[in-house]
Amino acid sequence: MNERIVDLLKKNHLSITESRKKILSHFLDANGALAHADIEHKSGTEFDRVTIYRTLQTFVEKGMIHTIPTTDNSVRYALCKDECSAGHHHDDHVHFMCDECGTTYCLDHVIVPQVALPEGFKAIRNDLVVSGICNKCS
Amino acid sequence: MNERIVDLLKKNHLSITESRKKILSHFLDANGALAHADIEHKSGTEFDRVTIYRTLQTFVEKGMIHTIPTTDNSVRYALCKDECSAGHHHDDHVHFMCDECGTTYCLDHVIVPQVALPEGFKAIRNDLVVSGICNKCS
DNA sequence: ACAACAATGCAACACTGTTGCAAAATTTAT
DNA sequence: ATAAATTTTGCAACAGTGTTGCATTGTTGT
Repeated sequence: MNERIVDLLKKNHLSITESRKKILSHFLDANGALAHADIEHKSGTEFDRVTIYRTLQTFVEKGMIHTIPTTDNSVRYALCKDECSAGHHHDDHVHFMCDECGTTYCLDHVIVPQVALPEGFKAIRNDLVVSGICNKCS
Repeated sequence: MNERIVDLLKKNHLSITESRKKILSHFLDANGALAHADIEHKSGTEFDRVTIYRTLQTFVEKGMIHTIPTTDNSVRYALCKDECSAGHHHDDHVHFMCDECGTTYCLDHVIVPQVALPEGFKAIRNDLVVSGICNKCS
């Protein structure tokens, strides 16, 4: 497990530090997406708030995680699957937010259908956020 | 114009106040979605920040405006078209964010195709956020 | 015009996110 | 293995965002 984490960091030319290993492991453990606050709670006082912010920023820049659009004002992050991190990043994402438990799932294998836009609009990225009841709450 | 605003407020059983009329007119004037900060800048020091927050909250509760999910952490609001405010609110929204000018458009007439979800997931609401270049920037 | 009610402004607060800089840890080269 | 170079971290300070309680003001219905 620790192997995989170190490999991921090395692959992205990042120094191997305690905070990065721990934060990355939180993402691997979580079945859903995480907000900054979630990581802060999971980590306790182990790391500074700023470190978490900077680590998340770094991970996003390296394409290891991505942000998820939400209807409320919370910013959530989810691990990118291999297709993302391999540079061959696809620009379509489907996410599912459970109204009951609040968990956010990253549905990588669901395909976003292209929609017809008005004249002059050029689509580059499609983010579909589906809300409802997840498989654990139904 | 003022007629229409007063009617809208009356229809939703809200008191007719200066702040509500002004904020509502900002939405009618704007071709795109507005963030709280936009309204604050447009209004200057005319109203208190808190009043704007509470007014937006009220409008959302009454179904006059709706929030738009964004990839960054900004919360934006857009006017609901007649279908929304008439109570017969449809739960699918398509929004377009221009990477160039940042304007957010509410594309009410674009239909969101239903996607196939994994077993046990029940979709209630679909929010599609398309990013790219808008008709003014292309 | 008046009473009942609703909305506003103010102050205070908690949370979120960013920046600069010195100290500590990691990596690279010797 | 050790030292230099680089990167990352923690701290402090700050700006922005959003919420709540309460007294004051404005709006509504009679």
